[in-house]
Amino acid sequence: MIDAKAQIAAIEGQIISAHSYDDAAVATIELWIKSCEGLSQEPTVHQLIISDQRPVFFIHASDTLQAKHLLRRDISEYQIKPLPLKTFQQKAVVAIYASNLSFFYRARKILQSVSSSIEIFESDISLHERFLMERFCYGTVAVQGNVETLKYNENAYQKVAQAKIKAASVEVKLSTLSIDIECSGQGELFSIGFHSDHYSCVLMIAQDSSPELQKADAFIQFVGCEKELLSAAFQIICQQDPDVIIGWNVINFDFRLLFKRAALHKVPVAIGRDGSLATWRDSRVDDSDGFVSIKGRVVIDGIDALKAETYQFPSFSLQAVSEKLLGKTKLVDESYSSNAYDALAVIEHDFKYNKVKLARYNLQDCRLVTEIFEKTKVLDFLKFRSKLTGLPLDKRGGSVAAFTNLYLPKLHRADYIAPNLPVGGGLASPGGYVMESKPGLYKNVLVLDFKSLYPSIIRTFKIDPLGLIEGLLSKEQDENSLDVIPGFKGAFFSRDKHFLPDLISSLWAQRDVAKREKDKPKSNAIKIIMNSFYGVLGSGGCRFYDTRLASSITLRGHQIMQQSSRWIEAMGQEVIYGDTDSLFVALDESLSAARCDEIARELVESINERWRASCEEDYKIPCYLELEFEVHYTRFMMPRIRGLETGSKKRYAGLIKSDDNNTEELVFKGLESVRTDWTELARQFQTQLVDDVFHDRCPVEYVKKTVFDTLNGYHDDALVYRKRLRKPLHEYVKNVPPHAQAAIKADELNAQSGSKQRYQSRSWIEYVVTVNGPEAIEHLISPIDYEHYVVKQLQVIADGVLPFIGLSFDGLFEQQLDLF
DNA sequence: TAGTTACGTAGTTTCGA
DNA sequence: CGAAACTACGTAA
Repeated sequence: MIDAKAQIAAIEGQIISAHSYDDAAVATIELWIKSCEGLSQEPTVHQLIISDQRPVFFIHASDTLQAKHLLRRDISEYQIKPLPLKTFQQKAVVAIYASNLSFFYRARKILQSVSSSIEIFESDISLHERFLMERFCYGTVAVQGNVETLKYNENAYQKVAQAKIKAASVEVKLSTLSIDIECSGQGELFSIGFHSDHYSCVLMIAQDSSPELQKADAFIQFVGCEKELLSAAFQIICQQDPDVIIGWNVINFDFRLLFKRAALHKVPVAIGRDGSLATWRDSRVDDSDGFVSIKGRVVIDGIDALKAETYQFPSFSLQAVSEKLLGKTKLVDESYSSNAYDALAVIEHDFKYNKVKLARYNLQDCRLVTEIFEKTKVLDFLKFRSKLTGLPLDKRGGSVAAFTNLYLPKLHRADYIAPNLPVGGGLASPGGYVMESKPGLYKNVLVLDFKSLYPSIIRTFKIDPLGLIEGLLSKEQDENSLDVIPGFKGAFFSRDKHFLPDLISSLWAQRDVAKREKDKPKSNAIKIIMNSFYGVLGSGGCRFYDTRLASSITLRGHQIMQQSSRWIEAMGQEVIYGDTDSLFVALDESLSAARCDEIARELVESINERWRASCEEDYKIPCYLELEFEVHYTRFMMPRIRGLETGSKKRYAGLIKSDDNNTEELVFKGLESVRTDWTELARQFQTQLVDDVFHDRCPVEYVKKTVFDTLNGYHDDALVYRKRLRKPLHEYVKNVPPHAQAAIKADELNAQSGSKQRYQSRSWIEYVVTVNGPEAIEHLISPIDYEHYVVKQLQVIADGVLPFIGLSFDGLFEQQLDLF
């Protein structure tokens, strides 16, 4: 390490990693940020040290004596300080400041022990989280302090020893490095691939120097053994010096394995920006889950990242996702099958006999991850998320944490501390309102939906944790108080003391700007955060959960849906269905598309005006509810519940025509066509059948042909069921559903043949129903049970549709009763 | 390293005869 | 043996 002269810096940057620890018995926060100092300058990495911190939690003031007694052994390590703060129950609290983290944890443990009756508050918030949120620092910060330039492995970074931090908003470009490991079935490493927009490399183990290896591609580097492979890999990470390490399942597969093999060979995982060791921690709840911590870097899994942005794919395999997003296949070579177990065999074979091919495959996977990140701009999404909420870039889930980050500092400034988690998860709350549907075939169905209904309810009716406490207080003091807006389940909300409504207003405005600027990652981030507020308030895992909050949102939603529906009916239109925030209106079949649009706009305008008037009249509040015209289905099918006359819910199909009438879109919701656990046969059959009906084509010949072709074995490839085993296989004890039966049989065969058991803990299974029951496709030995497919996949689908045009499945085959 | 409830369908197991 | 209860999964919003 080389010291350079110190200078005063004033910099702004994005937080890459944050750490809290005791350094020589002093609680210390270490932040690593990436900054851009002016337009012309290169991005720089800064290590910020913030020392002399005092971790804190709260107890009731009335517990002070007992707390002092319990902590008497090292009472000098604590400062117990009365504060003008209170709980939601209006009880005064005192803060307990610990001299360092070790004493903080000790006090927490002692006061929570069985011999203590003391309730402690906010003790779950980490030192750096509290430090940042109390300063309203979200994702990016401004720093002042003495800078010295240090170097590790030729890479310079700036250390700020006594950093002063404040809030800032800045955009910083982050560098990424994609990595991917290939290994044997036993987890012995074969090769490690690296890829960024300016670097490609595959490290591969090779004991010999066969001629084949001499003519290998330049990007391949051979190493002698696994230990060398690990050292070389860590060196590449340090040399490339990325801010962000990306990959596919990179944490729970690649890094988990890296740490394991590095421990085995005693190779230090020295990939921190200052040469420090990266650390691995297993999740406390799920042992297949873990966390990587690297000073100055962050590891982001592509799957987690896309899920955070609510991307959805039938399968999150790298192959499936790249095909969908990039339109190309994962495989350099067709011999790498989509089947993970076959792929393993090929990889093991190629490691022995075709290392160059394996290296290309390895690198291709790295490249695909880089390209997925570029295409989706998912890192931009994560950066915006962190700027809006303070969530770390690599945080999985995090709705509750985001809410806490935003809410807690405001609450403290209103002299309240946060409540603890509700015991037992609190009382249940109802969800969205789902209307009875009117089954049938329709022409001209409008879908009107409330734009961000729950956020707009929070905003309009001032739903807010503090608002509830203050509202109830007002009501207690004056039964006729005008300072409150009624909610549900006994709730009253303060008109002016609240945070959420303003938070939503601000986000709403920002989102409108982002939308105008066509900034998709940003508008997406805002939308997801706004929508998460309700989810959080409705979750027993959130300290602010209260059934009166959640119910005041959802039950207001019920009222809005029902009243809007009555208003539409009063205007002479027929509401045939509605779910949570949408209303389906069936118009006269003979109307033109233009006329339907016109009616839609009239309805929307009228309903919006009525809600505006109603809010003003009943509560004297501005109304932010907004009904929108979503879509016009020129054809629409609302099915019946199987075997009943009752209309179904959450299942329908519709046909949308483009404005110029040239293109059509067939939409299925909830029906078998969009369910991954139905066979391709059934899904295609339903799609085609509905398409025929929507276009007034007679489906009789199609139905007959499909049935006969199925019986004749022409559709065998489409008869596979694909389903998840959501539990470990041995936990299917209460009953054993078909997919579990197939899995049990398959793993029995695997055990007999000495092959690896594939289905023991949570996996996918593909199976076919045979005359001897379900069989996994790789162990298919019995003849296919065609009758099963005709009755359970084709007939039920047909009988969901045909009755609407006066037909039935049995009716079509009356002359052919000898079918089977 | 905690977002929710509502719903439909298939299949298995249990229960009462 | 048939109905009812229960399990399991995937989906809408």
